[in-house]
Amino acid sequence: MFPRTAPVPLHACGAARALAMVPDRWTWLILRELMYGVGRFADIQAEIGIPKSVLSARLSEIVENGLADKTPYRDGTARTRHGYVLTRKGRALVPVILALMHWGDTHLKGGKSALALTDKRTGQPLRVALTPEDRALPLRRLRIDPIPGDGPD
Amino acid sequence: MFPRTAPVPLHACGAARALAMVPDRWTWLILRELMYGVGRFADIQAEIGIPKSVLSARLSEIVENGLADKTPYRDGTARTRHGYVLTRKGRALVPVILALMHWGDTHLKGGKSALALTDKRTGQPLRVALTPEDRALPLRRLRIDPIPGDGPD
DNA sequence: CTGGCTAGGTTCGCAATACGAACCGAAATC
DNA sequence: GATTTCGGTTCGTATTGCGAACCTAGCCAG
Repeated sequence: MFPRTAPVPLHACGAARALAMVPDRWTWLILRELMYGVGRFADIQAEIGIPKSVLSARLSEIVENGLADKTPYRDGTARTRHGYVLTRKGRALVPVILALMHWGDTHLKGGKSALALTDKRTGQPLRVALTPEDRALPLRRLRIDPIPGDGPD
Repeated sequence: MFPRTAPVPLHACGAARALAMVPDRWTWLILRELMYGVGRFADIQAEIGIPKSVLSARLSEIVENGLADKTPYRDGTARTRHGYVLTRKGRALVPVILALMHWGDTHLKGGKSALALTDKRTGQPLRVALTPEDRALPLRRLRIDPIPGDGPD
């Protein structure tokens, strides 16, 4: 009736290893912010409501794991500051976040999405989904636009 | 340089809400087991090494959240037992797990996948990826086979 | 019917982690 | 040179995780 073991043991499972890099809710939420380009400590903290001490720890892990880089920048005339920017490895997690978002939109929000994903080149609507390998599009084709209709459910 | 806020606030974000259902590593790993049909308490515990007390709590949450059902079964002549089986809502998370697995395989295992995903109907190789909406395939088309080559990296 | 075995938990004491408020330091600004 | 702001660190308390021990229902053997 029930198989007793999985076909892939944990130590050989990419998902299990991935979870070592993104072990908790906060890390996912931070990556969500970085995906949108929100990369300043105080801004991330304000958006997701994480304690500073935890944000500090999580950002260090994220950088250590090579998902983001801490980069200096200067906005206008202000002094040099630091912000966090996704690496290629980190950007490659964006489809996972989008897949999770799609699931949440479909099953927890009555199908209402807050983002429109379209092909930069053709304008076609896109989605992260099961598809033939040769139909997979690279991330650089992805254009993300918010959908104004901001209903609560 | 850095946008100060995300285009979608947390309370309207499907991903953020999804993370309320799958808040931690253990829950993801349990869902991985359920995806493979491993649905017995002791088997899940043995596979992922979770403390019983935590497994018990997580399974209750998973059932409360409608991701799995606790169903009685009888194997051979033994007495009635219980196992956990994904609901439709829970099965809909499978692509998210597969996307995560693909990321882990690509970025943490040198590109070596442990599973082959193919189209049940056509035999084509499949993947969870960014794709035009009209190329998305339903889960029932998915066939999962382990790839024997079980190298450690 | 009685004693033992097993699956699937619950309970408990200890350890680790999260929390939020207070503090800190460097750079610019007043 | 005092003040503000950003990006943290430190601290005491509260929550959660951990693993070992214990519990219970149902079946089976004697």
